[in-house]
Amino acid sequence: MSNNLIPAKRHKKILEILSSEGSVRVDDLTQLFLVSDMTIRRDLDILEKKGRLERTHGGAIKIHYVMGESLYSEKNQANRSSKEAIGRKTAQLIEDGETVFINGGSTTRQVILHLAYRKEVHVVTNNIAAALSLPEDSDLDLILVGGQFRRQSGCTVGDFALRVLDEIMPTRAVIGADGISLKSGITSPNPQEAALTRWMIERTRGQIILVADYKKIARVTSFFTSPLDLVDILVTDQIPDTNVCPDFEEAGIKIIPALS
Amino acid sequence: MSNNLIPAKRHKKILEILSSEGSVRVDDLTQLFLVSDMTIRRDLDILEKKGRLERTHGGAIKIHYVMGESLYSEKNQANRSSKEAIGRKTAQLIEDGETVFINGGSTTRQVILHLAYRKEVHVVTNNIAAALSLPEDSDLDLILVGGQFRRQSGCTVGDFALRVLDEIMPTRAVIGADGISLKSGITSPNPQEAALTRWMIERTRGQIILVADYKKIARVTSFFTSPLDLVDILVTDQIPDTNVCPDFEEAGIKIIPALS
DNA sequence: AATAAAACGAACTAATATAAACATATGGAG
DNA sequence: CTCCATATGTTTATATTAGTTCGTTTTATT
Repeated sequence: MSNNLIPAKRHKKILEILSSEGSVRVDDLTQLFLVSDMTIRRDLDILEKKGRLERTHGGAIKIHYVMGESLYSEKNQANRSSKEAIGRKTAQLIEDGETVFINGGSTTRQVILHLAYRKEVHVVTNNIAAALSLPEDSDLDLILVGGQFRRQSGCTVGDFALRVLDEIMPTRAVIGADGISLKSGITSPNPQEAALTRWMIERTRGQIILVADYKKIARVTSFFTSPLDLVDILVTDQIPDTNVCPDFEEAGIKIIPALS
Repeated sequence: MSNNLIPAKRHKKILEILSSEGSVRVDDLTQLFLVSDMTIRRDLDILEKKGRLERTHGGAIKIHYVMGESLYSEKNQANRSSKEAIGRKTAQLIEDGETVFINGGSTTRQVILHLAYRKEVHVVTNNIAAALSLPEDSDLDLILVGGQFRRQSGCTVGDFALRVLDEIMPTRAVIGADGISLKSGITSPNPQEAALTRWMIERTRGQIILVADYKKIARVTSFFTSPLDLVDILVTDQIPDTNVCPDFEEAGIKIIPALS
């Protein structure tokens, strides 16, 4: 057995194959590893006992275990591709060496996800959910803003959060909004999140980049966050109505479409 | 010592191979370094104690930490239920109205999970991974400590983190440790996490509750965190060796078994 | 439903890895 | 120089792992 793998490595490989293929067959594995079928069966039994897979006749299948993230991920299902596109586009706007404020929300989370492998970018955010969804090998320097945790939105809010922000001078801010309107400005469904977002916007010397899908435009939610004239760029998926676009540009906001 | 490499150098090389290959075999290493198999085994055991790899039959595999828990772990299944029991027991010790510091790690995460439905408990923690694994309808008031996010352990560290802690006066602290020893005190595999844990311990007026499964006892990892005499209670799964127990109690530490 | 082929699990054996105890060498510190 | 701690090698009993055989169960096919 000197030319073979140690059991642990074999187990690891089996799990890798399983995670990409969805299932494995005993037969295939005996040929891959050049070991007997009993060895593979024993391997699969061990992994099943650990809850890493589910044994079937002839092989095993991937186990689908849902984390306690269901609420957040359900919410994320909607508009996922729009948000993904907005996230990608916005991430491209950020240059190496920048320090950016990013607030909570599922759209900004996509921005953070697309910054995962940028070594020279510093992100300061209260978007806790985004932190945990980064890939393991992410290079991003991520500074989390502390504070009271709101499970509903996956971000922190409150006094403690604000304090840290005073000491950071970001080059830009990426702000996700729940409602955007020329008259009412940026609005949020939660007063505390509104307060933190406002704080971020006020402390940013550089550009304010607003990210929102078209459904958020011309919409007003409960809590005022900031007037629109502080915003420089709006990254969105599709330009909604004919006449909204010139209105925004009159207000000094450059609209960048993410789908093109 | 007629051989070329000093142990430290060998250890470094082993870790290099491990990080590129994902696993190492005792056999290969004996041939590479021209030392006996026992030497290699001892090397691997040392590195395992430091948390740099996981020992397996025939060699060792790389630890791949995801949110404080090793993903491909060969041994951890047993520990899961231990941690769960420790978490449950510790949560029972916390009374309504308390404000507790809790540090990072998968054991303390279990404590937080068991506090999920306690309306009158305030938890201040850098354990980001725990925040998102709370159930949606959790009643717990959870204040997250900001700072630089460490993906490997799922917690925050650094200067920003420390600042917030100064303003909170907790009634108790629940501290997870990676190594506990009468001589060396509490030790951690990461210097920054050690610093934050120390800060928490020093700022706590009330009891310090240490949580750790028996494997952590009489074990020393790389970075000193705190002496043991600040600790009041140790919650663990099983009392390890015959004579450790009286030693701890002489040191003024009450041992509470979680499995009973 | 009957049957053949494949997959399975238990039991046994052989090979290999491991831990513990003991022995030896090396290089300072006193 | 001796003594001590560290590092390594050796021996041996034990534990783990892998291959084989064989009777049984499951699956697929007619």
